[in-house]
Amino acid sequence: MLYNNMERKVRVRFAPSPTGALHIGGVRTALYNYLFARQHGGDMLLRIEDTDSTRFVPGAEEYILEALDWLGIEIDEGLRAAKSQSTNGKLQIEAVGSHGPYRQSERREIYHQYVKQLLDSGHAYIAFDTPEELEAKRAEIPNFQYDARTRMQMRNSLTMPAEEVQALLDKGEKYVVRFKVEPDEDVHVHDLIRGEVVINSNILDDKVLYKSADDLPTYHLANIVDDHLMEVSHVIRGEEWLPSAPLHVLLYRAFGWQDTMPQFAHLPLLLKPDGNGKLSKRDGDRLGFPVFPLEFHNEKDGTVSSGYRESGYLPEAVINFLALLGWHGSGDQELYTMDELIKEFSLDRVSKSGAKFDYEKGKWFNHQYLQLRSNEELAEMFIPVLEEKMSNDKCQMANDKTMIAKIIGLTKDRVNFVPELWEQTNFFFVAPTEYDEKSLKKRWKEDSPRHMQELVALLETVSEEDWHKSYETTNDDGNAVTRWLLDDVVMPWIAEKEYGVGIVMNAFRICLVGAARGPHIWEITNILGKEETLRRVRFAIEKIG
RNA sequence: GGUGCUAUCGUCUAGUGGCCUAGGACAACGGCCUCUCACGCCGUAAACCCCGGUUCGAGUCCGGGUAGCACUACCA
Repeated sequence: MLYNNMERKVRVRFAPSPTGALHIGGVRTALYNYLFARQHGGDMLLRIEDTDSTRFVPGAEEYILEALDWLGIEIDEGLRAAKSQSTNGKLQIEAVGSHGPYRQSERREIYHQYVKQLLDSGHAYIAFDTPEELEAKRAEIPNFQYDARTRMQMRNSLTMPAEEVQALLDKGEKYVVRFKVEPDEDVHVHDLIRGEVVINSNILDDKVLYKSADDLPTYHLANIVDDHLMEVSHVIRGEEWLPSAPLHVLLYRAFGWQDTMPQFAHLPLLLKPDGNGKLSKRDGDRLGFPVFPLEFHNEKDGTVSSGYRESGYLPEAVINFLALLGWHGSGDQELYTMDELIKEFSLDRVSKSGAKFDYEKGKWFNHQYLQLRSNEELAEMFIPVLEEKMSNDKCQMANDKTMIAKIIGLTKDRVNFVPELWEQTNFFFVAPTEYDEKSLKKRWKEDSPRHMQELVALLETVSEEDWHKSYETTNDDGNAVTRWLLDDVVMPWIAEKEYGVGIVMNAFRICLVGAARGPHIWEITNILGKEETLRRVRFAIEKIG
C-alpha cells in the first residue's frame, strides 16, 4: 500500500445515482465528504452515476442537488444547483469544473477507450452469455460464481476462437466485458476507518465492466475511471461498498494507476430505529418520520415520500443530527454549526459500527435550532401553515406579521417544529367556542361564572392604554421580571375577596384559551386586547354557565 | 451457504492498559419553578455480548465462540 496522498490536493466526491429521492444515509455520506473537503481546503465534487439506464427516475437529479443546496452542502465542482434560479421555480443545474462531463451517461466515449485498454492488456474479456443462460447456470450450480474456476465453461472470448468472437461482434450480438480476476491472491485494502482489510481474490467474481446493450459501463468501471480522471484523492462512501473495494483496488492496478489510487474510508450504515437492518423508506412510513431530506413525488411509480424540510425541520438541525450519527467530537459538545463541524471533523473519530436512526434525538436538535431563529424568521415560515389552517376563518391578526412574530416569541420554546406552533397558538387567532373537558372539570368551579362576571366589571375600568402596560421589577429572589399593570389591578382584588389566585386565573384562562394551557395570562390579554378579552369572557360565561 | 465488517446504558456515543465504584446527550422517571400546559433547572434509574489468554492490572491488547449487519446482479 502506498501512502501517496500527503502531497496531493484533497478532492472528494459525492456520486449518487438518480434512481429516486436521496436517502438520508446518502445525505450523511455527502456531509462527511463535504466536511472532510472543507477542513483540508480541498474540493467537493458531485458526479451523477447514471450507468443504469433502466433505473433512471425523472427529477431525481434535480432533487439531489436541491437537497444538498437546502442543507448548505456546497459543491465546488461537477453538477450543482445554480445560484440564480429561473423564474418558473424549477431548479437550474449548472456544471462547473474542467473534468467534465459529470454525468456518466455523457462519458461513453471516455469509457470506450478504457474498456479497450483492459481488453488489450488481457485484464478483461468479452462474454456472450445471456442473462437467461446465467440464470440457468445459477439454478443448476449452487453458489455459482463467474470466476477463474468457471469462466472456461462459459461463452466468452477466452473459450471461443477469435474469428467466432469477431463474427458474433459483427453480427451485433449483445455482449458484456468482464474483468479477469486472477485467483489465489490476498488483496489488501487500507481503510481510513477500519484499517487493513484483506480479501482473497477467489471470492471475487469476474465483474461485468461494460454492457453493449446500452453502451454503458457498470458502476465498478465508471467509478474507477472517473475517480482517476477527476483526480479524486479520497473515496468516502457507505460500508456496503467495502466488499467490492478489493475489486476496485485490482482495477486501479490493472490500469496501472496504483500510485494515485485514492484512499478509502467506508462509513458505518444507518440502521432502522427498531430491530435490525439498513434504514429504508418503509421504516419511515411505518414509524412516521421522513427518510428523505425533501418531499419527493416519484413520477415513475407514483409514490410520494415525505421530507425533513416539509416536516418543519431546519437544515442546520438535520446537519447536526446527521453529523453525530456515526461521528463524535473529542469533547461532550453536541451542538455544532457547520463551521464548527468543519473544524472538528475527523475520519478517525467516525464509528465503525452501524448507527440506529434515533428520530427522537432529531426532534431535540430541531428544538434547539428553532430557539435560535428569530421570531420574524419563524413567522415567515409559520405564515403558510397559518394560511392553510385559517383558509375559511379569516382573522385580522393572521395578516399582521409583527403580531405573529410576537405570538411565536411567547410559544416557540414549547415546540419542536414550526407546524406545531399552530397547536400552541391557535387560540390567538380563533376564539374558543368549545372548552376542554378535563380543564373544565378541574378548573371551572361553581363560583367561576360569578368570579368572571366580577372580573369583567373590574377589567372594564382599566383604560385601553393601561391594559398593555408592563414594567420591570425584581422578584423575591432578586431577579429582574416583567410585571403587568393588570397584575396590580387583579391581584389586590382577588386578595381582598379571598377568592384564591389559582381559582380565578385558571377560569379566566379557560375563557381565553379554551383549555388550561398556554403562555402567561397577561401576555395573552396583551395580545388579544381589552375588547376581545372581555368578549371572550362574556361568551364563556354564557356558554359554560 | 460463502466472504467481510462490527459488538459499552432502550438509543447516539466518550473511553486508545491504571484518571472507570465507566462520562455526556436523547428518551424515561422524580423534584423544583408556577395561575395552566409547556420550556428551563436539578436529580434518579440504566451498559462494557460470552469464554479463555497476555499483564501487577483489561471496557481497552490477543485468541476462540456467539450475535447483528453488509456484500454475494449485465443495481448502485
